[in-house]
Amino acid sequence: MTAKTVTSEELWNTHLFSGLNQAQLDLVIQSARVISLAEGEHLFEAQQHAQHFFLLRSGCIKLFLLSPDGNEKIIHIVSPKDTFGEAVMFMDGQNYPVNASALEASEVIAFQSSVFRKILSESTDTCLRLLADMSAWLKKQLNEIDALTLQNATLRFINFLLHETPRPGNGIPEIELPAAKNVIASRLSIQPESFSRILRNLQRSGLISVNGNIITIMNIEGLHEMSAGGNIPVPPCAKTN
Amino acid sequence: MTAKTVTSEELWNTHLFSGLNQAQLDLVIQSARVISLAEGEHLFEAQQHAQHFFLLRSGCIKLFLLSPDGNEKIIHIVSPKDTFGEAVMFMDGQNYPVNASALEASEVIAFQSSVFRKILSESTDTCLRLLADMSAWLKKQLNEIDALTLQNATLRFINFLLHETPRPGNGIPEIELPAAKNVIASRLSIQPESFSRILRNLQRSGLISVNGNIITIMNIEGLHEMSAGGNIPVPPCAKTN
DNA sequence: CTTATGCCTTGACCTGAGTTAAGAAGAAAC
DNA sequence: GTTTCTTCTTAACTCAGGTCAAGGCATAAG
Repeated sequence: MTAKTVTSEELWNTHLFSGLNQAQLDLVIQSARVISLAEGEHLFEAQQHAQHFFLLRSGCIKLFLLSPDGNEKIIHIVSPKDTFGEAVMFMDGQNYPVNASALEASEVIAFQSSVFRKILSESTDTCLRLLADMSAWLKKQLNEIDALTLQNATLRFINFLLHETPRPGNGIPEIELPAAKNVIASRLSIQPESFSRILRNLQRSGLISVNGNIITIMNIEGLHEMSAGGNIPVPPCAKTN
Repeated sequence: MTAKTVTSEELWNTHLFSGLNQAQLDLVIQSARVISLAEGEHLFEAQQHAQHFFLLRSGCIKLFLLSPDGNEKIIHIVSPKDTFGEAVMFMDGQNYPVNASALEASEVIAFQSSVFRKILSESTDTCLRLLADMSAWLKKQLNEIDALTLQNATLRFINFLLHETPRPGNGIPEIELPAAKNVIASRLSIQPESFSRILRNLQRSGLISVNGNIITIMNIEGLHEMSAGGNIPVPPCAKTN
């Protein structure tokens, strides 16, 4: 599955490409290149000229911002089958606005933006697809801003949890954190120490149960209540200080 | 200038429409409707079904989020000639993700999204234009997240100031705040009280001078330094507590 | 086994910015 | 003019969450 060549089927299954005809797909494939990344390796850096966009085939990539003093904020954790960097194609100056590096050994497919841009001007369908794509991104970013400005750290984590919870269906839902805790923390704009405390508090108030990277939802109604109403119940024996 | 009809020229001058032919433009104009808003009046609310997008003809509109407990965060202050709500056309469910209301008496032109979507599928040019548009928005949102997570309140304001500063050219630059101070504060995710303190501190350290809504840049290098390096000079007689 | 390494947790402390409350200073209404 | 709003400022206090420092605990390496 980790071949060095890119197949048509692989791209058909990707939302962004599913409106292309065979000829267009061939062009895309011709311009594609498979890149293997070791854990921690950089794919691209912010302000670098953006000539490619990417499809993650396997592994895990983080997109992040850096402050001048080295502080890092993870914008997005890319999962396999996700594309990223498409939006940059149309930006002024076409520089990546974020950094990308591998959280674990990963394989990405890099596509030439220029080739795809040409195809776009021939395929309204794909154009509209990309518009929908970017629209969704835009909305996600708005939610992020909402979370950052109108919610506290605990609430951000709860919303994250509820978002990750699989079905509202049968049994007690369990969630495996998609990355190391300090990575999740950065994604949520929380310090690792604070994140740890939040987990402890939610556990003490009986809402969740934490076991390594597995979080068990003990009281999903309670979480929903907090998410909606916002009144945070005081943990039974909190305030350790 | 505040006619109840919409003219071709008016739309030609709008980036989003400038790629349309006369027939397409006519369709757009047919679907257009002019709306007058008094100060404080609502244009639309979040979660409302989005059937229109807008062009601000005159006045000033705020786009904002609300938390369950009534806290408000201004996402964007729309200036005349700006379009807004275009991105929503492609969102799942097509609900406005924000609220919009008039900061002062305003006149907006409302366009039927459905009509424009049809035109888009015939005009790749306009499609690409919209893509570029949304790309720019996306980048702006990223900057916003950067600002919120990696910069403190003072830094956010300084970057806002530097962004608003007209030319790096002749004389001492003066900036008139584009809205009341409490509005700017919300735009920057700062409480009015904190904003007031920030203005005082920057004034005390000789970087700016504040006179009502007019801010005079006294030391632009100093501001740039703070923006880049981040080491905030202690104001001469700060720490009033 | 022992040691090293990386990640997570805990506690003590600090601080930026929010909150509350009370004026000040214009602008608008009367 | 005086009164009434509205917006802005100031000060005192509070608190969420960041910072610093010290372990704990697991896996990997020697």
